[in-house]
Amino acid sequence: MTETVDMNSLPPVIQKFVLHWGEMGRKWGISRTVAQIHALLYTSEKPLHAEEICTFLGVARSNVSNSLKELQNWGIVKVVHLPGDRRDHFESMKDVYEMFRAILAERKRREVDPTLQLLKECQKESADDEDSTYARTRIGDLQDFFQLSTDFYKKMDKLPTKAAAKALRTSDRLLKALRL
Amino acid sequence: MTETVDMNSLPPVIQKFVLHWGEMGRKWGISRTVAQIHALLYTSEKPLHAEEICTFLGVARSNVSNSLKELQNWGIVKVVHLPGDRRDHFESMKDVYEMFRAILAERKRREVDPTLQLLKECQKESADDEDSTYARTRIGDLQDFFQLSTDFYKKMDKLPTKAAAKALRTSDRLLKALRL
DNA sequence: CATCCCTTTCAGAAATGACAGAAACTGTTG
DNA sequence: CAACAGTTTCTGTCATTTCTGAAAGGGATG
Repeated sequence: MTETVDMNSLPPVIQKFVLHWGEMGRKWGISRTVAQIHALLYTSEKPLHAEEICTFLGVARSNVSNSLKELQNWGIVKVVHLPGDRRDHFESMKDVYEMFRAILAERKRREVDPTLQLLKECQKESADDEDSTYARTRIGDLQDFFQLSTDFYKKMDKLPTKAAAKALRTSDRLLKALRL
Repeated sequence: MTETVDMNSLPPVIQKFVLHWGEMGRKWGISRTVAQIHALLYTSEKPLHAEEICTFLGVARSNVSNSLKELQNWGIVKVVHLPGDRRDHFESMKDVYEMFRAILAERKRREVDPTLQLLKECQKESADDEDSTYARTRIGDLQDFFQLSTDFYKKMDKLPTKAAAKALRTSDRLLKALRL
């Protein structure tokens, strides 16, 4: 590491937030650097290039490159080109609802969908095994739950963000619907 | 490991499910063993004692002990005592909705609450730092989102499971509420 | 109150995942 | 097409987490 600048060149709030977000991400199975870069971009008014991110966070160039790619896979970071600068600049999505929606979508794709498929397989393959009648029931319940969540997610996904956000804000309406 | 029995003594469905659940847990920041034990107990008709779990999964006794404690912290596994047997037996919650609700509650407590607190701190501490005006706005948005989620969660939590489950099942009603 | 059975704690070992640095690659510009 | 700026891939190293095995702890029973 031959860094010239480090995180201390950032305002204290951002430092604090970036650090926490890193640890947070970790607990949800996201690498620290990925989460930190996201936090940095999210709180940055202008897009940053990879080198800047390196010096701010004090991590290797390659690490930044891979993490940025991951964030792009999540769909919450985009490449931007600034006039007169050949370097890629990166910018985070800023709308919190859109952001969480994107994350949800990707987690669903990566984790829920494969699980649902596996549960279905389990059901099929054990169909005539009498030793696993109980287990099959339990797995069926789980499958129903995941299927329901998926269906619900799909419908939700079609809702415009603004509407969903508003609904969440005035969640009493939603709860009225839930009461019956 | 001087195990006498192993996972092969379980029906294939359960093996498959336990293995997948383990990997799944992992991606969500839960240790493989913890998730596997949960899967095992969830699909088991009768409560199991620690030794049984050891042999089924082929892991160390202490690992099982710690993992069981963790599952109890999550509130999804309970100790049961069988007449004529001094050993603790363990049983998973079986209702899928209740289970996910419990997990949600614990994740909120462990991760959302501390984050919300940190975001508030960030806001306070940077109140008169002009360099971080933009960041403060972003962090404010995030705080609003987390606060909303928390409020919504609290209300939801009061709903009886059955009602929530039914509402989810007939989610069209819910979506109607969301449309406005 | 000594024994037995079971559980938990703890310190070190093993596995895993994250990361650095170098090398390879890509595309742009004079 | 050579030089260059920037990005990505790859391999080995390091940090962290998970797990093991041994030892200590707890509490019921004769």
